[in-house]
Amino acid sequence: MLKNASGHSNPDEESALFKAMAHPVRLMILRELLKNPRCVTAIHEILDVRQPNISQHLSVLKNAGLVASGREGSYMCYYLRKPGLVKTLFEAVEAEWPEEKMENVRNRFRKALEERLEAEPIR
Amino acid sequence: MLKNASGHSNPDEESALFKAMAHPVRLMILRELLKNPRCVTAIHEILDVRQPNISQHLSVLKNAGLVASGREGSYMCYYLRKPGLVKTLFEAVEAEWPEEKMENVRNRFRKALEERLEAEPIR
DNA sequence: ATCTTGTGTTCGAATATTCCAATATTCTTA
DNA sequence: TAAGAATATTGGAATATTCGAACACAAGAT
Repeated sequence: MLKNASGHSNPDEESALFKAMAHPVRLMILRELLKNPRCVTAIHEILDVRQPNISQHLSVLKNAGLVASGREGSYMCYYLRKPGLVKTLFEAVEAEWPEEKMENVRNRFRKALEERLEAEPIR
Repeated sequence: MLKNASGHSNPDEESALFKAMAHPVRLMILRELLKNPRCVTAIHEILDVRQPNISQHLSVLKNAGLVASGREGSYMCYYLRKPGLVKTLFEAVEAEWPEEKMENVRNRFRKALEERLEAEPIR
């Protein structure tokens, strides 16, 4: 998942996922779905966003593989396909992270730079 | 951090972070910086992307608070401000996540729907 | 079959993003 | 201080995203 055939990370697929999360309304939808599966109208009323717009955002989330839906009576039930992923991403973003300082980076930078200059291929 | 004054999650700030990660080149830059702090030219050569474009993407990452930079001799040293955050996000995205099935969601949906219909305020 | 409610789609305008070419700017070194 | 290397900025074209309005479609109730 999110790796290409050769087992390496895939910037295109991954950026597609982040792009799907790159909108406040979509984040609010995902947060809501983290609590409960919801129908379009419920989301519409909870978020104070027009219904067609909610549908559009849900469509983006669905194309990104973040949500799925199934009809439930007269409602469309939207839910997270991978709640664990979404939960983890939110928690990561909410957490406090230690800040890296320039002083701590300096030596690693110089070393990496030297290595790169030695390795310098043709030029 | 990434919470507003009232301590709640902040969709606008959070989506800004995801937006910064919503581009394959920026993801590649972040992955590179996860290994080592780098100067612009090094990134430029490693990624085969034109230098002004690299600068532009770095600027986006900097505005999002994901990277910082400091001059080191004649080079600009770019590094991750919160390596832990970036690492965690990549790991989350690369991991295998259990898929939620419609059957598992159905009952929760119905219950949530009933609650919502009862709570129905004015209308 | 019609009406109502819930949902999805389409079109177009406004805005934002992305990238390149060209040009600036900033250091370092001669 | 002039040259050169490293990096940043700007302007503009191409493309993508966003959102509302209007409309289309689907299912259940009457």
